[in-house]
Amino acid sequence: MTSSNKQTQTDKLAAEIGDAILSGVLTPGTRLDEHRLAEQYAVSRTPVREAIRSLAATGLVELRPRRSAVVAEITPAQLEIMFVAMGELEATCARLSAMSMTPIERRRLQNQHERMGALVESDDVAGFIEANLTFHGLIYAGSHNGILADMAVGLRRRLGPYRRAQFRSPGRLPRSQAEHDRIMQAIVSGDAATAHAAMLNHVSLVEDTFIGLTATRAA
Amino acid sequence: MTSSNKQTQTDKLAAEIGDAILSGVLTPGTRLDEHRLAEQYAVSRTPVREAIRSLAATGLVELRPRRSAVVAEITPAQLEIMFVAMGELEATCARLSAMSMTPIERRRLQNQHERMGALVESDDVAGFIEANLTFHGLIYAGSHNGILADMAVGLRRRLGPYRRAQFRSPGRLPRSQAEHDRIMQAIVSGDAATAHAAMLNHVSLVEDTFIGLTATRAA
DNA sequence: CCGGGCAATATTGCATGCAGTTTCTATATT
DNA sequence: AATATAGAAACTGCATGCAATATTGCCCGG
Repeated sequence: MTSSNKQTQTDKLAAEIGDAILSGVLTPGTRLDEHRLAEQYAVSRTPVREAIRSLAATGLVELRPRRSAVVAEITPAQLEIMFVAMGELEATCARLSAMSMTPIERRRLQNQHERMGALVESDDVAGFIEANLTFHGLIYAGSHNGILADMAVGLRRRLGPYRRAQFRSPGRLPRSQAEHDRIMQAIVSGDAATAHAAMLNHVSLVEDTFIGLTATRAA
Repeated sequence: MTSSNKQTQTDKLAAEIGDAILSGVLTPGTRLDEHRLAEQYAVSRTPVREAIRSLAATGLVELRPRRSAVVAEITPAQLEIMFVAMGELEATCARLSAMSMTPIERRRLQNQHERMGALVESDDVAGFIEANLTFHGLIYAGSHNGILADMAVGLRRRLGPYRRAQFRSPGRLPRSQAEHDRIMQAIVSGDAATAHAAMLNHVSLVEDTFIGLTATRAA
């Protein structure tokens, strides 16, 4: 009883096509030909159509009646807006976390932060990146608000391809760790306003990195 | 060339079924039988299926593989979370508005607020409710962030059925107007932190009204 | 009288086919 | 040579049909 057999073809297709878009296999502007996709995944057009419609709801593809669906284009302006939105959502989650995390959750966040300190010492970039996801994930969860957390997770996922290089610049790891320290301290001590401000500051700096990235890509 | 003919059946169905859910015609827990819906709207099952999948992505219906889709249940806990999320989004939009509204937008917000003052004087509840939507809409738009604005609009739409009675309690109109005044002043003067706090306070009070409402419904 | 198992029914998931529209191409005209 | 136009090919939107799975009702045993 494989787990992949439990969900429908449509769901599997939506996941696969979505991953293909997020991983860059399907680039923005690419037409999603139903026939071609059906043939490619060895199914009929029906589940392909339904999968495309699901993806359209998430904003990954654009649906134009009577014309082919296309992979959604992201303009630099749109990217900017998405980064701002994500920053605000992260900050909001940090604020709520400061107010409503349980003692266990606060402890867990603190532990995670300390663990990341060791990764900074050993300059383990890959390990830090993964631990960083966990750190931010703990804050999403700590908000105790699934809706805001889902929004943040969705945006982070969507922005993933544009954030790849963010920890490669020298000195970024210790700086991130210092910013995390402020955030973590504020959350653990229940200081909502500081948690909000510190997180906003943190993600704004990340955003700066992204702007450099897009400039590179646009050149 | 009727405008209704331009969009596909699927889109029309998604809109109609969505409205049916939001307006309470289809109550939470109702099974969405594809045959029945197809017959009811005089189309085949295919567009119905696609419409349901669209609605599932918006959270209006819950999709369970191999079982009927059902209108999503909203538990009181879920409602609470949605109201909190919406409050945070509103407050964030107010914050961003204070930072990035154009002079014209600030002026427009001020005008709208003053217009609402007259409605309070004449105790025009219906007029105030509509103007209130515009007021908040101006703040969404003023954030200059379509993503956050869309999230806020979507949540407001979703919560609509649970907010109906909020302005009926005596003295609510003048109180709302006073709260709006603080928000408007902060935004116009560019005081982001105060705008955030004032909006959060404002919507929290609205939430209080909602809690009374659910208590009534639950009894 | 009540609960479990089995058959009948109903319903979903997917494939396929057809009609209408869009898009591409090639030809003709300026 | 460039553009407009007509025809053809391709693609989407929708309907229908079939197989697989869930649900319901019924019968039997305890």
